[in-house]
Amino acid sequence: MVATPSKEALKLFQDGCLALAVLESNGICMDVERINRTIDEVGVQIEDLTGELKTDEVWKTWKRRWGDKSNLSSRSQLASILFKEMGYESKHATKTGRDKVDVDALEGIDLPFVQKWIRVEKHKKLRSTYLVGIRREVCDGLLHPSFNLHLTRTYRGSCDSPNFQNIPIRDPEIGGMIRRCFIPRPGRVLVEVDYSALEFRIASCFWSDPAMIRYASDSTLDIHRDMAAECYKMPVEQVTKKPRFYAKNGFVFPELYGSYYCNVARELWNAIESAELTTADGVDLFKHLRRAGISELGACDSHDKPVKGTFEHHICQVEKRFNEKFPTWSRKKDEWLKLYQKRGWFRTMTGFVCAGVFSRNELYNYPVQGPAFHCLLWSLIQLVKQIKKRKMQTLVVGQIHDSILADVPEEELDDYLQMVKQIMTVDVRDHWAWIVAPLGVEAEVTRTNWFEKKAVEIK
DNA sequence: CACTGGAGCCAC
DNA sequence: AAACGTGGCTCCAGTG
Repeated sequence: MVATPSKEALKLFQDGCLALAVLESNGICMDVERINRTIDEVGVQIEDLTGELKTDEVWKTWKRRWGDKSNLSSRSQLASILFKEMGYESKHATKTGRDKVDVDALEGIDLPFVQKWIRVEKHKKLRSTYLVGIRREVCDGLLHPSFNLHLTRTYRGSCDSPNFQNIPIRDPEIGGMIRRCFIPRPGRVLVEVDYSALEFRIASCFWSDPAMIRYASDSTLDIHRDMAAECYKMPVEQVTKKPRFYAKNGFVFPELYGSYYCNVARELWNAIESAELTTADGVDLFKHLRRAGISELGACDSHDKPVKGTFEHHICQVEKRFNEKFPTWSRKKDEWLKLYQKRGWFRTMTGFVCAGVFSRNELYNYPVQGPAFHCLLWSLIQLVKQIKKRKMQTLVVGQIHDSILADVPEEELDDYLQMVKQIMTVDVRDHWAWIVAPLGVEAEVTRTNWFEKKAVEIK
């Protein structure tokens, strides 16, 4: 017997298609003048930096080696110059055995040429993928990305032409240049409402681990903060934003999705240097760890047992405690795997069937990632429906996995915020009994452009 | 010239 | 034994 998706699952995607079609048709208002201006400005920056690179000694070596075929954008050529001609040591290989030439590999090379090369490449990416790529899709000042529901293995959504779901934000210089081009329509504001910690909360529901649910429910508890404290051996009060960020993305999520101490330890260790992590009192975390008796990373090789006194050994212990902290999760991981191995398929809490060959890690990720998005999609459907019913002028214009972007008339702002919060945190829980953890949202508003959005309270 | 896969980088 | 997931876009390098 072939398992089939539930009626509810099918309906969610049917209604979802219609709601997303409304978003696509509405479109996002763009500052085309600014896009054009920025394309020129970044173009000049790229030319200037390229000119500087071409006066560098390294470029002479490059020309000697590659002659007329010399191409500053070629990573394989750069690799040949650095690792063959200049004798730098290549520490990482790609899966096809070539020398890695990514930011991670290049950051260790202390050459002005290389650091400038990284900067040029970042700007080229910004210009071609985002500025030029987005301008190509703008029609009468509006951008109409395609929001898909038929392409992912997890029953998440995706987006293309352009992909509105990966606009830079982490690097403020790059993010600012592109996000300032997204603007509200005249007399309106852009409103972005996103779920707080949605994936962790949905994970707690899926595994029904009481301790995990407690973390997801009590706003005074913070798993990322607590794990930062453990990983970097500091008191909770000494954990600031940055170490918390790296604990979240370098420990908690990787561990939840099947990574382990070898990789995790390396990641957390490297973050100390690259992000210049400190305690709240400003003590460098290497120094801090040394005081606590840890002065080296360790081999981080799966064949060797971690050596006592190393960071790797410490993280191995933290991992053990993490598993003990969430005993139900630890137990159910195995049961979930066994069930799949027996049947060859599984069903998400939202009624979708995942059938096929899955790795262990995919098995941990899919049942969380899909349903988390389905909370957003269900909310989006209700939102679009209610806006129409109430004859509001608000236009929902975008969706980014756990957030909704809308173009709202100033006079509808308060109503809109109330409505969206009610749907996303209350109504969705009435609809799905499996959501046993509370949900929360955060809202940001801007009257100028998407980069300038500021947090607002929802009363 | 069209097409493909790899590598890399952007987001959640 | 093995080792975090999902996407889209661009460029290069190689193929026919």
